[in-house]
Amino acid sequence: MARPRKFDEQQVLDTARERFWSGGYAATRMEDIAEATGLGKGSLYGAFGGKQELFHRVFDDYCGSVVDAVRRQLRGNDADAYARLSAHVYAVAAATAADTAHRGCLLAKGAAELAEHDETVAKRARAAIEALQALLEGDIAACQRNGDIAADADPGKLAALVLAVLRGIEALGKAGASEETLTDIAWTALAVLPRPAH
Amino acid sequence: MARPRKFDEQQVLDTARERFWSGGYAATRMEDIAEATGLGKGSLYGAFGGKQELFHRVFDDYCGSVVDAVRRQLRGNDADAYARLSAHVYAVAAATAADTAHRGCLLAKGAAELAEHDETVAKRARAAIEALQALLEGDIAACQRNGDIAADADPGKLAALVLAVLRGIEALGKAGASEETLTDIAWTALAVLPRPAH
DNA sequence: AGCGTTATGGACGAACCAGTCAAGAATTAA
DNA sequence: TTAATTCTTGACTGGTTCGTCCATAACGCT
Repeated sequence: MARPRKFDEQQVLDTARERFWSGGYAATRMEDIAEATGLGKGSLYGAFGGKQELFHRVFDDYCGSVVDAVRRQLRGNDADAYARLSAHVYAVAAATAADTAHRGCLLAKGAAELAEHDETVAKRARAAIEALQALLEGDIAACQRNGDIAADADPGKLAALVLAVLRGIEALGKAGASEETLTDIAWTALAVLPRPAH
Repeated sequence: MARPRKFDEQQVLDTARERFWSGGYAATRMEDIAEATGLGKGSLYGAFGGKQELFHRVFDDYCGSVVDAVRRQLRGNDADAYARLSAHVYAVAAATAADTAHRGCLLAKGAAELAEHDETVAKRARAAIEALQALLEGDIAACQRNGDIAADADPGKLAALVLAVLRGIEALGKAGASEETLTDIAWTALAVLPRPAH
């Protein structure tokens, strides 16, 4: 009944994510995104409303995909829970070190730039962080059931600590820490987790 | 021999720091700073060159003051080294929780926004991080000499871990974590540091 | 006091950018 | 084929912002 869209919405969101991620919110121009996607500005505004709304979509999308990725990495049976946790911590360190552009994580970058003045971004970031902590807590509890982590430790508190270490690894990576430093942090963090009294 | 300045340079830098800290680099206008300091734009440009140079001055200043503050907090004899470390970690958690505006740390915020595209900022951030790690390492080594931390642990690696936790606390605070969560992280981080075999 | 030098402050210029709009294009229903 | 509807394109607008310029002010030296 009407002219169909020529572009794929998700693809535009992905391209916009790249731009916002590289340049930050304020420094990215709508025209950059229009050029990068091949769309005219009218289509962009017609489909997404405006710069702020587009960023909200991108940010929401990104947070969801990060949480989903971690959920996949940490899902499994109790026997492998510690291996999954360990692999995840090392993976974050490796990914951060591999990010030579030091873009860090859009979740952190977006929150740093906008959370103070944009309640929507702040809420979404908070929700994502809470989801990540819950995932870590679930895996740590599984480690405890399997005897890999001391049963008398509070899994919630350990999860919060691990989450802080992971976010810290990203922050240090953005500040230019070496890959060796980052993997050392990952190794040390895993090493200090309380083991069951053998 | 010539007309003297009517303003105090350091005071202008402090005011500019406030502005950049609240709004970020891109979102802060030179005119904001001019109004906030009472200076005309001509004086501002005459004294500091331009927006980027002004930010570099502010950022350099801020990094220096952060490192100095930590240096003061961690300086002392071996007997109190653990108390100082503990107080420092709790202080960061408390300060982050008290920062209800979620501005976080200008070091992190500036690095997040600009490090990727501004080598000067990236270098300064790296230097500050390294200085912080060295300070922590010195204090942890003192703890070891005093028997508060296991002597066989690598003080450099523990320092890197603590630094990651501290940066992580700030990142989580910016994302909206509660004061309880942050102090829990501080407590847990101190609790998992390896103690000497009694 | 007169002069050279530097600071001041606000008006101005030029570029930039978010968002709008109107004319035309593509599609389906009838 | 025609009408109705939605999409596309890119020029345009209005506001904003960095940085400059210049007439004037304040100071020290001679």
